[in-house]
Amino acid sequence: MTLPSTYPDRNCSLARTLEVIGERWTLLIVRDAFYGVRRFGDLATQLGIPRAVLTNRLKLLVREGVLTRDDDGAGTVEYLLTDKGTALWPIVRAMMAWGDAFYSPAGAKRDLRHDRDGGLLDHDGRCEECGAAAPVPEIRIEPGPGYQAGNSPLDPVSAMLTGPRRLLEPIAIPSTRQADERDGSTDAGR
Amino acid sequence: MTLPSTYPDRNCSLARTLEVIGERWTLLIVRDAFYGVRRFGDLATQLGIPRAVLTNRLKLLVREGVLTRDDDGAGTVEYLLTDKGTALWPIVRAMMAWGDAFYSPAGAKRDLRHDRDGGLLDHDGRCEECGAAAPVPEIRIEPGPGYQAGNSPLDPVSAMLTGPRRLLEPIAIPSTRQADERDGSTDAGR
DNA sequence: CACCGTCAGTTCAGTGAGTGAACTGCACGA
DNA sequence: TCGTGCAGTTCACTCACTGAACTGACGGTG
Repeated sequence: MTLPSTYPDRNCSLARTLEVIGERWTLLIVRDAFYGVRRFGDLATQLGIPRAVLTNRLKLLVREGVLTRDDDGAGTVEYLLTDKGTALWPIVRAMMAWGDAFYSPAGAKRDLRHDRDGGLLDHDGRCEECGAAAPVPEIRIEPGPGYQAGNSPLDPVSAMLTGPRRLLEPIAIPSTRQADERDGSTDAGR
Repeated sequence: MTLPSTYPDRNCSLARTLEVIGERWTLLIVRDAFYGVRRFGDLATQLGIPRAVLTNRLKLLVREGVLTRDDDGAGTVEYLLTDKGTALWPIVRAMMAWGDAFYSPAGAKRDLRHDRDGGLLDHDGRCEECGAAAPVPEIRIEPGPGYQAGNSPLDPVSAMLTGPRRLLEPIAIPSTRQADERDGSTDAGR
């Protein structure tokens, strides 16, 4: 673990948090986990991350209890966010909001909405319609005004991730094995 | 910049944010800036970070508009958070909250309070007393129930940072030059 | 049963950044 | 002129990331 192995500061929870999610790629892996990406290969191609690094990061995240590793015995493995991992959402949201505010003049690249009533979420994660703090499984993410359509043809996984969809919902690619069984089962997430 | 130079994802503000604050040490530098640490040497000793790395990180943060570099001509330089840098506070707060929740069983290592009325801040940064979202300069930070007193004698800067104090307030060490003039001047921060 | 594709994960040489300690240069003050 | 405190640089060393190729297990197919 190159970066965050040990931040010596014992009395700073920020440093402790960085030891878990502070390395390069780690937070992007977590983001993709929120987006519903669960498989090793999908993460590798999606992020463009060296597979060796991905292996290390996933091991760390599983060891820290951020992800669980489900091996179905048929050679396919699924990495799922635990409650502890889901609790990282405020961090991810805050970082997306900051990037939107200062590096996306046309507006947010992704809008977050309360799936129940379609209300936009403010910076605290509260629904503008019902006023409640939307729990993660009820959040829908979709392209916002600052989204820039790419001209290159998206691979199936990226295409899935681009359209409006709920967080934690597994991506279902028709042509692969995973579309078969686990579809309606994992609905509202953990 | 080893880590965050380029995350290729053009449509993710999270990736863009990580390019700025995703490298090792960077977020700890920002944290110390919130704590009032402003000088190169203080940051170096406080964080235990190699000076060469600190130089690079500060350059990046200044270039990105997170910090400003004030050279008083007398050889002393002050790095101050800009508005853009202050806007990172929700990220820092969220990460401290997550670390407190999962790695500090005795409770938060640092409590955040609204300096006006002493109300504790909840996870959204709202004051329990007045209900308002406390702006950064009005936040007081102090040791919380999970704080572990060290047995080693604290250096002056660490001692300053441990006690209750308002964010952005400059640290004033009596024995050094900085205590002279800029004391009452930079009160409520930027 | 050999063949093929998919999948997770490993191995390996090359490289680039972090690490730690020592050093430079500047501005005071005595 | 000497000593001190400061910001920042230099340098050799090490280690983790990078990228590509490889391994091994599983399942389907003819």
